[in-house]
Amino acid sequence: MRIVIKRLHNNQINGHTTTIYLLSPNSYLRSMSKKVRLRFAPSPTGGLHIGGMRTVLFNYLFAKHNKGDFIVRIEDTDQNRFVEGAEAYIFECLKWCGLEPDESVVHGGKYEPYRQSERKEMYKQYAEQLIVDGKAYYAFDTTEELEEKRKTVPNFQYSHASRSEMKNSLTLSDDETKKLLNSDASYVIRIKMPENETISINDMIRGEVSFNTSQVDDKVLLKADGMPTYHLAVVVDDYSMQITHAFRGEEWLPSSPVHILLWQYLFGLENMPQWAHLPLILKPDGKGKLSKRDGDRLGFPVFAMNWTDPKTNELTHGFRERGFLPEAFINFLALLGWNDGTEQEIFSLDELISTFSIERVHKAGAKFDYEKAKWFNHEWIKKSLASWLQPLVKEVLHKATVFVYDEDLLIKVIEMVKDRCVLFTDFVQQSSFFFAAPKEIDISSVKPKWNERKQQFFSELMRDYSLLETWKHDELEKTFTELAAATRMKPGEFLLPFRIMLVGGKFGPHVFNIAELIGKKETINRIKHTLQLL
RNA sequence: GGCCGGUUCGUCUAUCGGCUAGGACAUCUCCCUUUCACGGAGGAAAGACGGGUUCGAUUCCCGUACCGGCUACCA
Repeated sequence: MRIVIKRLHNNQINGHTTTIYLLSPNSYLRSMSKKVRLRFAPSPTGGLHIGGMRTVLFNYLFAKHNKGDFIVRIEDTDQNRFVEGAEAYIFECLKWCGLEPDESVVHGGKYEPYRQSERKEMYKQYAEQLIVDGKAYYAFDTTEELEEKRKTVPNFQYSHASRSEMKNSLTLSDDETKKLLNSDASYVIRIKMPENETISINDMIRGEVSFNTSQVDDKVLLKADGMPTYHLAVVVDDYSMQITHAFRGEEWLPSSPVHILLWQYLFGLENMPQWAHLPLILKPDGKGKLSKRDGDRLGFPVFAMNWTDPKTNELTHGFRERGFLPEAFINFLALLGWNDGTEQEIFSLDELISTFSIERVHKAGAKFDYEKAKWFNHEWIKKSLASWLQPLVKEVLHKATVFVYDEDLLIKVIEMVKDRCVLFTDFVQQSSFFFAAPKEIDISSVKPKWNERKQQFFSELMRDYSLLETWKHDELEKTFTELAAATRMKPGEFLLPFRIMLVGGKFGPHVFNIAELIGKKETINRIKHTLQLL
């Protein structure tokens, strides 16, 4: 496959070369004929927040829409930031959301290994190749020296402007360099950024974005510990894993000229994936990108699932434990910055796969809106079949120590209460009383207006109910209203106390429906019990 | 500070030169409902600012403002 790289102009301006490279539209089309492969590349430094999850989602949707592969590669090149359990947590989140990778550390694949720490050797070769080609150099400056520089020189950058006064293979003689390399002095390999060239990236979301290479510093490619930095590792791995489209957060845009240059030097621009820089998810209140601290501060989850930092023991809340359905979570995330152009808002994963297109991703960052997230969850609970919800509700009730002894009853209950449940955890309050008499009864909402006549009404009600042969809600209501009519008080005067007796508080579905489901014996028992408290 | 990106109701967004600027969440009013919801009807609410281009700009171009990102041997 050959891809035309258009050299737009290459002229001498003040002695400097200005070159603009742009992939032509044809090359874009041609690259589409390859098998589409996308990768999500998290670093295992902690929990996965919704920004990361959305990046996963968009990667996954684009890959599946194009019948391609979705790969998860672990970017663990910073050994100082490694966090125990983070990697397993990431895969657990993906599993919960139903976004299973085709290839990864746990799924295997023909491009193994999928952990960068295990590919350490290959990066070094490429870094050294760059030195041979004059595109990179060894730098021997110590961390302390660099810190000192930054302190004394305002806005210090290790770049074309300053590299000649630093300690590196460009300023040292070959002999000195060799001597240092052979000694135990530590060194890094830095890219030698060209001067005053224009590099353009054709972003699938933003269109053409240009950078002047003079503004970009000589990024470290290979660290003193022999590990590559992100910059070298992405390029090498995206090439060796045959990645065709690379989606990542917008925060990577400024370093993209480094990546493009590396592609040009190492593997050829014609093999470079198509880039898409996704907009960021912002704090709901003020400024900046959403961080895990905002969740605690504002009272909503920020991670997909609960995450406890093994070092600090600090818990960050997750959507799963808060009572979100993965379908709703995914749906919400997808619509944060993307829409299909119609007014449809509720999408299943399959629908998202078939309608997703990266061009329709909004350019601007989006503020996180927890109210809207809850609305999606509510919609999903409402539209779901009771039988499908059943195991999940059972689990949530079980956690609240409510024992479900009758599966058929549970189905009926779910059908009756699901419209009132925004979060999954709402099922506890809305349905516990079907399975056990309420532990606490809100007497205070009844007591102030309680009187002899009411006392008598409920005694008579127990008598009438016990005589009923059919135990159906309409029958129960009829008996109730007829008895109430005889008292010459409004039926409503008795309705609230009745509800309190059956459910313990001012919530739940229609009272007579509740009475029907819990049965004659239990209904009478609960009336009797509450009467004793009054 | 420098570089890059962004800017439509409070929030998420539609609009790819013709707009009485549409939808959703939230909010408000009413109906349904003697709890709370669901449901139904309606209301209020937006093109940052200034210049161009054009018969006509929310839409295209430039500038300003504001917001955000990056500026590590972190990703």
